[in-house]
Amino acid sequence: MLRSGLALADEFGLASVTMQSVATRLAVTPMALYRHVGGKAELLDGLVERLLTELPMPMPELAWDERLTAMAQGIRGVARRHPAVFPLLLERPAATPEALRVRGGIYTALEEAGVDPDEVPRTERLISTAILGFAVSEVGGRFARHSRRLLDGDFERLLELLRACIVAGSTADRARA
Amino acid sequence: MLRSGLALADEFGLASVTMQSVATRLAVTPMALYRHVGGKAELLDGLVERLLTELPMPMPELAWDERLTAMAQGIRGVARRHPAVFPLLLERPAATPEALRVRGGIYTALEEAGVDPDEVPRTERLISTAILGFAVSEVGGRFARHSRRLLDGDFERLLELLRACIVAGSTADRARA
DNA sequence: ACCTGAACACCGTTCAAGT
DNA sequence: ACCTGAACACCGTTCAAGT
Repeated sequence: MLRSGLALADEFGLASVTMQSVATRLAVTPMALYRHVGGKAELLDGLVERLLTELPMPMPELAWDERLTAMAQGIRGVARRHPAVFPLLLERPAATPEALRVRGGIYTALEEAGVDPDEVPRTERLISTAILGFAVSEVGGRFARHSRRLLDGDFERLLELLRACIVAGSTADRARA
Repeated sequence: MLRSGLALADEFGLASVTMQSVATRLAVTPMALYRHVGGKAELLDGLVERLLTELPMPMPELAWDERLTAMAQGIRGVARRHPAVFPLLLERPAATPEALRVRGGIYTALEEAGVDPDEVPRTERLISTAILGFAVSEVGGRFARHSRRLLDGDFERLLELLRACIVAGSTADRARA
C-alpha cells in the first residue's frame, strides 16, 4: 500500500495520492484501505517514514566527515527521487523510528569529530535543518529557476560551512586555540 | 479575499482554506471568487506573497549584521504568526515581487559586509535557506517536542554561524589573512 | 478583478453487511 | 493489517444565465 502511494506521488504529485487512487492501484475499494491504515493522515506518515528507510548508513570505516557528507548526499538523493513527499519531512516531529536511526548516525559522527557532548544534539539540529532546508528548497520549487550545476555548487558550499562549524565546536580544536 | 483566506489558515489550518469557506466568510458564493482569482492555486500564491509583505525592511542606519539579524527575526516572527501558510514559501520560486524586495535587502547588507560581489547571490541563498529551513521546521512540527527556550538557543546559534560565514567571505577578512 | 444556480467529477470517511 | 455497497458531507471548477 505504501509502495503504491509512493509510486503515485512520485509520478503524479502529492495531490494525486488519494484513498481512491491508491485503492484503484491495488484493485480494491477505498474502504478496504481502512483495514490497513487509520486514515489518509496515517498513510502520509507512512510515506514519509518510507523515505527515510531509503537513506543508507554509510560504512563505519569512513572518517566522520566522509560519513556526514555521504549522509547529506544520500538525503539529497532521496529528495530528488521523491520530490512530492520529501517536503513533508519538515511537517512532523523527527521522533519516528527511522528519524531516530538517522539522528543516531549523525550523533556518532559528531562525537567522533570531538564535538562537546553537551553540544551534540544542538549541532545535529543545526546540520539537519540546513541540509533539509536545502533539499526541500531544491525539490519544492524555490530554486526552480537555477541550474543543477549552480545548485551542486551551493550544496558543496553548504557542506563546507557545516564541516567548519563542527570543527570549530570540537574539543580538539578548542585545545589548539 | 486574501485577508479572509489568511485568517482561515491562521485559525483553522491550511486544509480549511477552501473556495467555499473563503466565499462563505465573504458572504458570497464560491463561484464569485473566480472573478478575482484564477483558481485555488492562485489564491495560495497570493497568501504566500502576503506573508512576505509583513516582513519590514530594517532601518538603513543599522549596521549590516544588525539588519540581517533583524530580518531573520522578522522572518521567524512571520512564520510564528502564520504557521500554516509559511511552509509553502519553500514550494514556489523565490521570484515574486516581494521575494525580490527581501532578497534585495539581503544583497545590500552582504555587499556592505564586504562579501565578494561574485559570491553575494550564493551567500544569500545559503542564508535564506538556513533561516527558512529553521523557521519551517519550527512551525511545521519537526521540532514540536522541543521547548521555545531551546529553539531560541538554536536560532541564536544559527545566526552566529551565518555571521561567521559572511565575515569569512568578506574581502576585508581575506586581506587580513 | 460582477454575482448566482445547477451541475460535474471528485474527495475522506462511516456504517451495516457480507466472506 | 478482511472486503464491499450505499451513503454522507464535502471538494474545485465549468457553464449558462442574470445584474
